[in-house]
Amino acid sequence: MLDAFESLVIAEGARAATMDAVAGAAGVSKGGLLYHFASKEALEQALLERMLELARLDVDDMARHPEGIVAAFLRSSVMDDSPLDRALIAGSRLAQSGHTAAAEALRDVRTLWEDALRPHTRDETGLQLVLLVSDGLYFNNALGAGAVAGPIPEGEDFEALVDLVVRTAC
Amino acid sequence: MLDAFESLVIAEGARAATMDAVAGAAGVSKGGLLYHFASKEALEQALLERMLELARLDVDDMARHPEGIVAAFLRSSVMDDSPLDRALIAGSRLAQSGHTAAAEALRDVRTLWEDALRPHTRDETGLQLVLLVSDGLYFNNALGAGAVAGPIPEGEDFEALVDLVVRTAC
DNA sequence: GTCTATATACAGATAGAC
DNA sequence: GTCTATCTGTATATAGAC
Repeated sequence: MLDAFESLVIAEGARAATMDAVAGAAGVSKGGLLYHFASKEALEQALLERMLELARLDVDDMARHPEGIVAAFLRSSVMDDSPLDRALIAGSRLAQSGHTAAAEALRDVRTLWEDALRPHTRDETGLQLVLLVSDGLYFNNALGAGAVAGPIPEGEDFEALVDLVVRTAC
Repeated sequence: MLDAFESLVIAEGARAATMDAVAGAAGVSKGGLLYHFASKEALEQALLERMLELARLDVDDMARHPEGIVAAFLRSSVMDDSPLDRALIAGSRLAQSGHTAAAEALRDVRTLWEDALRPHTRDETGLQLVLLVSDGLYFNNALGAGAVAGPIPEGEDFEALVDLVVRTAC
């Protein structure tokens, strides 16, 4: 059910992810859905909690690869449909629909990244550069998910970009 | 009325910007609002058209300052409450609420910038770096508008970032 | 042009059968 | 636990007075 909600938010926006639509996508009735999630807010909160949990696991994982952590972080910023990527896209959709809790959760995730990357960048300016490029990649992915293909560099163009950022910031 | 709609979308999200709320904020009744904008979609479309027009004017203006155009572009990416900034924030909010037309309009704006900046960057990779940092700045501003203060560098930290990007990309 | 009143539709949530 | 049926609030849009 949570997955159905997330998929709907990603594919059609928070507006279209009604309880009815979520229930339909999950193959249950509205009543069945509301038995597990007492309200729509509970559903949203569950999504945000899972997002934070996945982000924590991801950061722990990154910390185990101290070499190339910045490059790995940037590569993970371009959506590859991983559970964390999907949760982040859905979370940012909710945030931009007016959900304060979602905006706060995203800030928490960003702080996790910030602290994990800081030891591996040259200085604070370099750290901000890395984070902002990552934000830009996510933003474009979030816009493009349901609509047109994103204008983000791919393949060797993308590798050149990662290289440039790493050389500049680390 | 259009300004009231834009302000509501920025301050409380697309969800809260109902026809009733817009009418109230603009100091008219719902009927009065619907006399000028026949439907909510018409209101949204008007906002997107104004956004594109402001963006075109902004790019024309940038073209007249060929020295430091990249730095000027980055500085303009951090929200200073200009009409264009406000339109872009509102537009991206609509886009993330599921409005395909809004997402497409934002892509058009990005293409305008891309073409204007290309002659002033070292290569395509540098161009993408500049655009992505700008996207990251906008994204964070868009998230923070109604909620917590953004973690974006300010003052001399921000100038150092602009400097770094310009030195790297131009 | 702007208002009030109202029609229509749909969202979230509840109640109770099975 | 899952269903159907229903309640309540609210959003968009229309009708018609002024």
